[in-house]
Amino acid sequence: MPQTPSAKSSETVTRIIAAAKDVFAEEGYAGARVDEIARRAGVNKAALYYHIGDKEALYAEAIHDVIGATSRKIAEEIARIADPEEKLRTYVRSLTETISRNPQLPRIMMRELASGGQHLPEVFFQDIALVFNTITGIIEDGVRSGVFVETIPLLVHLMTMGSIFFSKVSGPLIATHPAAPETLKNLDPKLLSVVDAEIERLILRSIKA
Amino acid sequence: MPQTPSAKSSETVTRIIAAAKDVFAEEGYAGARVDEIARRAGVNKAALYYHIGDKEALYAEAIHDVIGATSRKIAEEIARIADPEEKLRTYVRSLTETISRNPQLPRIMMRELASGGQHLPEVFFQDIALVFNTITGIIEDGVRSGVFVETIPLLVHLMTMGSIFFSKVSGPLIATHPAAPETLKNLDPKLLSVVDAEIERLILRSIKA
DNA sequence: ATGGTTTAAACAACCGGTTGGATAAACCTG
DNA sequence: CAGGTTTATCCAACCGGTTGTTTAAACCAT
Repeated sequence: MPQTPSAKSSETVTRIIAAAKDVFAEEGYAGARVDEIARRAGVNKAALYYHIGDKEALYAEAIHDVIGATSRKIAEEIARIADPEEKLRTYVRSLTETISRNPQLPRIMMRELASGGQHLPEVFFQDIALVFNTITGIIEDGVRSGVFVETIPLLVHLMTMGSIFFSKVSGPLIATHPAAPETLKNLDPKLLSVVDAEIERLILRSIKA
Repeated sequence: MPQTPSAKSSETVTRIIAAAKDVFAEEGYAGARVDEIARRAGVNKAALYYHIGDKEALYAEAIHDVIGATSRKIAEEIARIADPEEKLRTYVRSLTETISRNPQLPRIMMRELASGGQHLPEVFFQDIALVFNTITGIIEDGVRSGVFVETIPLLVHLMTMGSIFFSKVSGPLIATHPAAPETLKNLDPKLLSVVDAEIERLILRSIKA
């Protein structure tokens, strides 16, 4: 069955970006090989350059795809709720759920934070600012209505992101890395499934009046 | 005045490792260039290979230098304290202080976490396990004596590390990155100076009974 | 056949690692 | 101590493989 050129091409683009997300998450910007991305996408390298452009453009596409929708979705889910405490719960849950569906997100973002954002496209900061403004609003609301203690909103955001990212990324490392000692390996595997709920609880406890 | 060969060489080695720490923190393992490290250390690349070995050995040295003493120092400082709450405070403060003196630590570690520990030498896991066992002991003590709520020690550790690392690494990024929007740039600069204390407060609040 | 798409092949820059000395201090040995 | 020899350190130049990017030709549906 023949495909229309545009449909075929857009499906190719999708495959390329999906492969790019994986490889960039695994290897980082410098470590990622354009050949490998093309190979995983099942396209010739020149086709990749034809559709997307150079490595930097490819990276921008991957980042936008990973982070773009996420922040809007979080802001949108929170807007439907009134109670500050429930808003904060939703914010944390929204983050954990999004990351579970996009496991490349923490890996790419942590590397970018570490590198000082060397390769970050501008749109990234708009996405981040949206989420940051959302959490700031939640906390300011909660402080006004007396359910949250006074604190630094940015720090709560960083603490939440840090907790989630670290837990998402450390679990696999501890479990799979050959050099990890037994003390770290013999952790109850069931822990990982309740970690998200526990993060939510701890974050809330930390700022609840 | 002539130097003894060993003194001269060890000073060169020190300079090489110092340069390696900086470059690896800035660029990551794959992004770091051995030529650049040699250039910053003021030595020829062949001298670097003569003293240290290949890129991997150089990375192992840098990581060991950054993380090695740290974990022992933390465990040691905590051992001198009896009260669980004060122990936890010391643990957090010890971490923030160490990182302030070793700004390469969070950047290198975050990248390693993101990459699944691809280049980590075995000694790294021993260091981490030491710190992890320490914090686990603190929390179990606190739970037994009723000052802390029941929780997942590993998660508290990850939350603490995540908060500190993210705050240390995000501040500079937001302040300096040209693409960062004004909403993020116009943060009260005084915030950054009190962030460490606020992290300590929030972490403690999150698990205090 | 025209234009969007794919490809194999080539290219040029880059980069980790090596080679074969050079330099000078340290160490012999008479 | 003098002169040769070893040893530690450092270097300029080079090598070979890798990698991002381009080229030009082929493909293929309309």
